This record gives sequence, structure tokens and C-alpha cells, in this order.
Amino acid sequence: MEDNKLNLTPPTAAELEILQVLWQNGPQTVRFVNDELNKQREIGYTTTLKFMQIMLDKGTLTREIVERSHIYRPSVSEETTQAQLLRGFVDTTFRGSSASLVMRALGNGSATPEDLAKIKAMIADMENN
Amino acid sequence: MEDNKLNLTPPTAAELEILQVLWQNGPQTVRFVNDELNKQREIGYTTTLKFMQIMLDKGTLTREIVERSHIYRPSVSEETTQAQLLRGFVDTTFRGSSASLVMRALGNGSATPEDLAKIKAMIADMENN
DNA sequence: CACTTTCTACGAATAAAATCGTAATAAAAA
DNA sequence: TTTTTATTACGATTTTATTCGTAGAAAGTG
Repeated sequence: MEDNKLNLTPPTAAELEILQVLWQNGPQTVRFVNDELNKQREIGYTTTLKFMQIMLDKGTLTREIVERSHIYRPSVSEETTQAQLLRGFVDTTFRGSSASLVMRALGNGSATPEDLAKIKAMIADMENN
Repeated sequence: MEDNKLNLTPPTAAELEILQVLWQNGPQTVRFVNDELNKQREIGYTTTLKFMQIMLDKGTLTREIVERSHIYRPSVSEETTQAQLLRGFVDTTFRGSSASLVMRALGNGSATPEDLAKIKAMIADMENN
């Protein structure tokens, strides 16, 4: 009774970690993902496996069998997921105001001159439409 | 044995809702906060009370007794909390790149021309320093 | 003074998220 | 062929977050 309806709810923190590895490295095995995660924090192999199985069930990942192990692949793009999470974050933390989020993000001083240039270009672009 | 050490961990979703009410309306009673929350979703009085007691214990809120009820006040500012949550969000969702978060936030099209003007001004300001 | 209303305190139940242990399977190595 | 290794399946536990029920205290009301 596999229900293949796609997933509307955003990924949890642990799921997002896994998605990051797959977005950055392309489709991979549980082993690979787990090794990557362990570069950041300690986490058991079966824990990672379990998450990836859950995500498979939710439809967040798909997989195929190669040799004798499973290769997992995100079924959602990083861009779409970022947009989804961003919407929620702006709502809960910035009362829905993207502008004030942008102001505060710029205010933290981490943007390089190149970053600023790109952002300016984007704004100019938006104003010409 | 009250341990008055201050709280490093960011507020949970439910805690943030409560903080929002207090930031927007100033110090208030549980009753007031609960009524506000119920404009958005159903939540029991004792649930709100419990959260506010937990936050008191964590040091997120302080309180004083007026008449016969408690008036709660955030011990953290909205700005500081936003900055804290933003840092975590950028790290987990945008791999630490504030710039790409800004790009995506602008890209969602919710910024008004006034917003854009303010942002431009801020960038110009940053470039002159 | 009884009775109702309005609080707080506190424990406990529920739900959601994260973690891991054990068993089964199959390939590879000895 | 026996043993070791690598992998998946799945249940169960643990942790964290959320939610509420019940009791008790204190003030107001008829």
C-alpha cells in the first residue's frame, strides 16, 4: 500500500542535512552520505539509513539499485526547497517581511563586495520590470 | 535550585510565537498572550501558560507580579533573536551564504519598490565604508 | 459566608523527530 | 565451503517539543 503522493511538508533538520549531501555530490549511497555527515557530527550508519528510507517513503528521495546497493537521488531541487523553507522562516521569524530579513542578512557583514554587486544588479533588474 | 544561566539555544517554534506577541505588544499576561495566539490557531490556556513558565525557567522571559497576575517580558530582543535564528537558517539551508539567501528572498517578488529603495540605500551605505 | 471566576503550579500525556540495535541477506574472501 | 564483510529492513527506544488536565490559591460576587 505505498502511497506515492508527493510531499508538501518541508524537510526536517536531519533530512535537510542529507539532501545537502546529495545536492552537492549527486546521487549516492547511504554509505557515502553517512561518511559525509560524520565529517560534521557523529551519527550512526543505521540512523542515516533510516532517514533515507523515511525520505524514500515520503517521496523526498527516489532510488535505484546499482551493483548490490541503493543509489538515492533527491526528487526535489535545492532551489525549490530553499524557497519553501524561506517562506516559512520569513513568516515565523520576520512576520512575513522579506525586506526586513534582507536588511538583517546584509547587516551581518558577511557579504563580500562581489555579493553586493550581484545583489545590486538583481535589484536594478527588478526595477526595470 | 534555580539555575539562572542564560539561554544560548534559540527559541522553538511555539516559543517564538509567544515572543512575537510580547515584542509587538509589550509585557503582558498569559491571558493576553493566549488570546492573541488564539486569533491565529486554537491553543489551550494552560498550554500557553506552560510555555511561558518554561521560558521563564530558561531565562527567555522575566516576570513581575502586578495586582494578582504575572506580567511577562522578553529578556531577549527581537533583533538579537532574529540574528540568531538567521545565522542558523543560513547555515543549514543556504550553506552559510547570506548572499544567496538574499538573492532568493528578493526573487520571490514580494518586495515593494520602497523595500527595494531601502535595500539599495543600505548597500550604498555599506559600500561607503 | 458560600459560590463563581481567574489565576498559577505541576505532573503527565501525546506527538514528532532522531537514534540505534538486531536480524536477514547476499556477495566476497579465505 | 565456511567465514567475514557490507548492505538493507524494521522494530524499538530515546529525546525533544507540544499539549492539556487537575488541583489549589486568591479575589470578587450575591
